[in-house]
Amino acid sequence: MPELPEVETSRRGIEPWIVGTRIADVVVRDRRLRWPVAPGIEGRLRGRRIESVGRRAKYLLIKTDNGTAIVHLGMTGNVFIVDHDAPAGIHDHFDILLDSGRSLRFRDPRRFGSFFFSKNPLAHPLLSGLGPEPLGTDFDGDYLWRRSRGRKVNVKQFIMDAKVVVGVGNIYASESLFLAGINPKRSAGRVARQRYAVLADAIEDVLDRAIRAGGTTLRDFYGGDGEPGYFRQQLEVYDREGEHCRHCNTVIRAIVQGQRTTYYCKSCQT
DNA sequence: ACTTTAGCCTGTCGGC
DNA sequence: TGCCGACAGGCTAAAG
Repeated sequence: MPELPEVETSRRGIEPWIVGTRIADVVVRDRRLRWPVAPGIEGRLRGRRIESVGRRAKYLLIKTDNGTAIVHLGMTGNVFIVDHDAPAGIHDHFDILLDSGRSLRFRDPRRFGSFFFSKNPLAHPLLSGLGPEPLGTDFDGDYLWRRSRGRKVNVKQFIMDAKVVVGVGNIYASESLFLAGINPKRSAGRVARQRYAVLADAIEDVLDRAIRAGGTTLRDFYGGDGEPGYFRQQLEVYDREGEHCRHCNTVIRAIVQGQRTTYYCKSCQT
C-alpha cells in the first residue's frame, strides 16, 4: 500500500541507478493503467537524459532534460531496477530502458497506477490541486485548523483528503490519530486548534519514522532496492483489530469510514 | 462548497 | 478440495 513513505522509499531506491543515465527506449506492454498510457510516451522520453527523481505527494517525478515522466504506484505498484534482458512477468506493464544496461521496471497487479509525460508536471490536472506536503514548511496545525473550520466530515477522512494534505493514506491516518489521541470519528470542524497542532506533529513524526524504516510492507511493497519496509513493527493500531493497545491494554477496534477500515483505541483516542 | 457514492482492478483469504 | 464473496484501498468523477 504505497503511501508517502513507500513512494519516498522507492524514489530513494531508484535514484542512484537512473540519475545521469539516458533513456534508450521505453517499452509499454499494457497501456490499461488507471488512465490509459498515452501512445506517444515512448517517443517523448526516448533519448532524454534523466536529471533527477523527485516526488510530489505520491507521484514520482522523473525529470529529464526535456519533460518529466510522472509515475503513480496506485495500490499495488512497484518500481525497481532490472537488467535489460530480465524476462518480464505478467504484471510488469512498462520498462524505461537506460543506456547503462539497466531498466526501471514498473509492476502493478491491479493496474491502479499511472504513467504520464508532462513538460510541466506540477501544472498537470492531477497534481495542480494538491494540498501541501506534510513534511514541508507550509504544513502545520494552524493550517489544518483553518482548513477544517465548517467541515463536518470526520477527521480521519479529512486528513486523508489530498486537497487538504497529501501523502496520508489509510495506514498513517490511523496511526497519526492514535499518536495525537484524537478519536477518528470526531468531526474535523470540531477538533480544537491545539489538538490540530498535536496532530500535525504526529503526522510528521509517523511519516518521518516510516521513511526511516523503509516504509510499511503489509504484503507486497518493496522499495527500489527490493527490500521490504520495516515500519509494520512500529504500527500501534493499524491492522491490529482485537489486539491490545500497547499503552492502555484496551482492545483495538476496527470501524469503516468512507469505505475504508479505520483502527483506533477507544480509550486513548477521545 | 461540501458530502456521498460508485467505480477501476486482481490476488488473497475465510467460510461453506 | 474448490468455489465464491468480501476485502484490500489509491484516487477521480459524478451525483446529490
